[in-house]
Amino acid sequence: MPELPEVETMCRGLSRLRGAVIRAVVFPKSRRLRSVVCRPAAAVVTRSLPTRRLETIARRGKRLVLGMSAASGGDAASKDRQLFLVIEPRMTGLVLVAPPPTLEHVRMTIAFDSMGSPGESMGLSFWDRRGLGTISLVDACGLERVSGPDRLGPDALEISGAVLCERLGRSSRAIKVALLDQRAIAGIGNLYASEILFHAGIHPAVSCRRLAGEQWSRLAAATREVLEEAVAMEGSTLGDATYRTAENLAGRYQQRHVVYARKGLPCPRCQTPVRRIVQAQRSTFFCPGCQVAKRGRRG
DNA sequence: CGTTCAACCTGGGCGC
DNA sequence: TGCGCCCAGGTTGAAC
Repeated sequence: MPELPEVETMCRGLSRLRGAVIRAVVFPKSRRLRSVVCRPAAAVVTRSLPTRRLETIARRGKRLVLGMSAASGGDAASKDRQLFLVIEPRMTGLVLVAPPPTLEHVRMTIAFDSMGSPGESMGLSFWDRRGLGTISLVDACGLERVSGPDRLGPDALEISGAVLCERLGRSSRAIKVALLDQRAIAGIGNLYASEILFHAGIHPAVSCRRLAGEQWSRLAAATREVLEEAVAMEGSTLGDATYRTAENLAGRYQQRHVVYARKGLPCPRCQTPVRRIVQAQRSTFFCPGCQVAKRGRRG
């Protein structure tokens, strides 16, 4: 379930590839290949990327964006244009420099010319058990269209209380549901939404409209603190999830989880059993003792 | 404006 | 032991 911390960790794990030149791109032949949503067709990616240099490795929300140099020759349509490979891991996608967990679910591999160290082969693979992940190849205009400010709000790592309030404060939606809206704020998913609301002491079902100014500040602070800590611990690898770092290591932030997937277990702060509710068809976990519904403007 | 549901997928866990 | 069902949740898009 890669959310902001997991994708940020993948992003950092690819840094050794910066500056490398692409030798080949392969989409392994498989009946399952078509489940990779790839715009344009895989053949175009295979043809357009070799000889380009990987110049930038960045994250936008939960997406990884690999910036490729303009081609010196080759395909006329893409010549002299920078291209961006946008990878959305969604539920089970992994971006790896280490060998993938199985060959079966490898959706794409990129081989790079080795830089300086001839013994070492350099490669990147996109592995995705469930095949919900997507790969797109776009130019700078396309990148703004698919991942620009119209599609993704400001990054959750840099959110302020004022911006949160401005973007969500007039909504009647439950705050937990609103936090998952990538057009409002980019990067928060189902797992971190529950954890963030716990740390902010806000009940997940409270309407955005009922949150007071000081609560938006606390929410923004909790968002930054939880996500920064999760990035520092390389994301969350739960028992039922497949997330791994680019080096195929488990994350460690699950050790800090207070409420997520902990229904019935005592809150470490007040010992009240954690509750699970369903909002917008997704599980929400919270502590009924620490996260009080009746607060805000009319306390 | 909002919610609800289906679709895309695999595999772990559970009840029978 | 094994079959069928539910569930996990990121995103899109349609229906209401």
